[in-house]
Amino acid sequence: MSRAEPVRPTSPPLIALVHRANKALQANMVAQAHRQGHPEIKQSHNAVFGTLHGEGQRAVDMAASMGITRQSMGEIVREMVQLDILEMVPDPADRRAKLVTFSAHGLEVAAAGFRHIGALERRFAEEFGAADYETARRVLVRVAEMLEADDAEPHDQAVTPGQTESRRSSPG
Amino acid sequence: MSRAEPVRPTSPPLIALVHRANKALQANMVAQAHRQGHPEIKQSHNAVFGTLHGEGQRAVDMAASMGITRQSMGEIVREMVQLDILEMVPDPADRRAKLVTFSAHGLEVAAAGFRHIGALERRFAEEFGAADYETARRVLVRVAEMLEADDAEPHDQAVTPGQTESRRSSPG
DNA sequence: ATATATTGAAAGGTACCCTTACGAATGTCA
DNA sequence: TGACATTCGTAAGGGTACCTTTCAATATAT
Repeated sequence: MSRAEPVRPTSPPLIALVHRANKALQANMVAQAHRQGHPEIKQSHNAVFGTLHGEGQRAVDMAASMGITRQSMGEIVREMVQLDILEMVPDPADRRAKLVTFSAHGLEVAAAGFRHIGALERRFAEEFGAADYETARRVLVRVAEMLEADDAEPHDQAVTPGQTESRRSSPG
Repeated sequence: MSRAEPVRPTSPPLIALVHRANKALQANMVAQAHRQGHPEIKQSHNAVFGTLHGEGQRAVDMAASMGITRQSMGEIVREMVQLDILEMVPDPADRRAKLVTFSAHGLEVAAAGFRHIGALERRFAEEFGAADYETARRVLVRVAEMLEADDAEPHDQAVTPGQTESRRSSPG
């Protein structure tokens, strides 16, 4: 009876589903950009497309909004400047800072990307029904929020009463 | 009218939600293993925990089932053998192959991980209701399937009629 | 004025996964 | 039975997407 199989969940765990969907979505976005005549687009560029808008932002703010370091965002931005997707101009209000904006070409790339995203979202809403699709979106957001909160204060989360999973915080 | 802002989706695109949830889930799994006394566990080990079961499997099959190359899976397996989580024995039926199994210690690590996953899944089902949680899971699976199919035959997917997104396949 | 904080940038490291290549064992078919 | 291609694990090297550490320039607080 030693060497018994660990209790494996019967259905694939959420992490597997999310991981696979994430991989597929990332690959799809990059592939679409390539097909539309922008073969220089990489996955990391999504960190910019996902946050840049309006009259120009500083790399440090873009980084914060995407949850990566400002150094990483800075590197991505510099690469995209080389590719004529972004432009950087000195911030008149702060001579340390530079404002990042789309170039004319970058605007086209972004517009194509957003059009693709819009089409995808419509396809999904059609496939699942608007209500179910919205439910899935809500679950994803909430799951991330819950786990990020766990991370911030790592007590004994994910434990329902009666289920023993590493009792640590009993007697203080 | 040039330099107009590209049409940005009003709500965060699905890819952003999935990406964030994936990041949070991966981090949570690794952090939990560390908290439970297994600080050697890395994110990449999930590729093994996600597929290994029963009397032993070959690395090539594990790789296929997780969607990575056999070389990558082989490297992960070898590392986990060093860590006394896995064992490799020659396959009696095929002398090229080796069968991967959990070691005694690895069984404990896996069991703890599965317990954590079980607790997580229960927590989610409770938070969202079983029906909504199941809906979300179904959407994730189907999204991955749809996009993987697109990838396999990259015509003009994700385009609803009337929406222009790179017409390519009109008149041959 | 001077200490401290913030910005972009440079340099180097790490994690994860890939491609290419190869030897050993196997299947296949003339 | 003997070529031949295929499949197994493995080795070696590369690429991508981040990270940490550090720095100079600039800004802000005291």
